[in-house]
Amino acid sequence: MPSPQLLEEYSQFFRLLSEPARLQLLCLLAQGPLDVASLIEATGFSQSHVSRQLGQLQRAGLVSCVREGVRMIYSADNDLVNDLCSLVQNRLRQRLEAQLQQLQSA
Amino acid sequence: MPSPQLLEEYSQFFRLLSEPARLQLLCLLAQGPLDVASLIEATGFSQSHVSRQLGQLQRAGLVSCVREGVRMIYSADNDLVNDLCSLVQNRLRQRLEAQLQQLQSA
DNA sequence: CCCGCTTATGCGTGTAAACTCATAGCAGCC
DNA sequence: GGCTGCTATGAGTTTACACGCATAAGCGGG
Repeated sequence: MPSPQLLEEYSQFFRLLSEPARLQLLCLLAQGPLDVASLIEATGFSQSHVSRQLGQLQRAGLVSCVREGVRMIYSADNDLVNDLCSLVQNRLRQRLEAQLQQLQSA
Repeated sequence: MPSPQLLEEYSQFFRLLSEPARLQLLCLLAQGPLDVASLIEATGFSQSHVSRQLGQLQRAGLVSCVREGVRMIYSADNDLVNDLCSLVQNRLRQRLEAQLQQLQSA
């Protein structure tokens, strides 16, 4: 079993993904770089909120940004999030299939 | 990009792992079935808290339980959590290595 | 049937964090 | 220099949830 400190780090990481807003931002950026204004429009959240979430993601090393004139262009750093989501998706699917079978056999 | 509802489900799932207590319970159970009393002793949390966390994990389909006399034996359902933690671990390692290199090249 | 043991659940509290408003910083343009 | 558009951040509110205490529920033994 992982050490308590490691568990703490893991859970901290998962916490980042536990907020729909942040996860959405990550998924949007996974498709390509975007500036903050575009992310605000795509998500519908307030400007300050989006900026804060991006800050958190950046500190965690999940996104990076570069200035482009007056705009900040954010981009996702790798496809870890996609992999994690795929695993969870499989799990959800398996679970639904199992429920379906139980329903049919009843 | 996943639909908003799907993102909501994903984030809800990650939220389960975002609490060290729950993650610890999952990792303990990943090694083998245990009853609630053992989990209480291993984690140091209150009885009610452990029971509640187990309830959440059970509803999410991550653990299951069977009565054994007066005891409830919980067990982890699969190794999804291990896979997720491995991915995150790799990510953390990569990040630290990158920081190390930056430090050395400076 | 009552009692002890183990687990589940209402209820209250405290804290962490999401979210907003207002304001400050920062780059380009006049 | 001031002005405007884009982003970051301090401050305050509100909501969500972890956590414990007390209590109930379920099972085995007398």
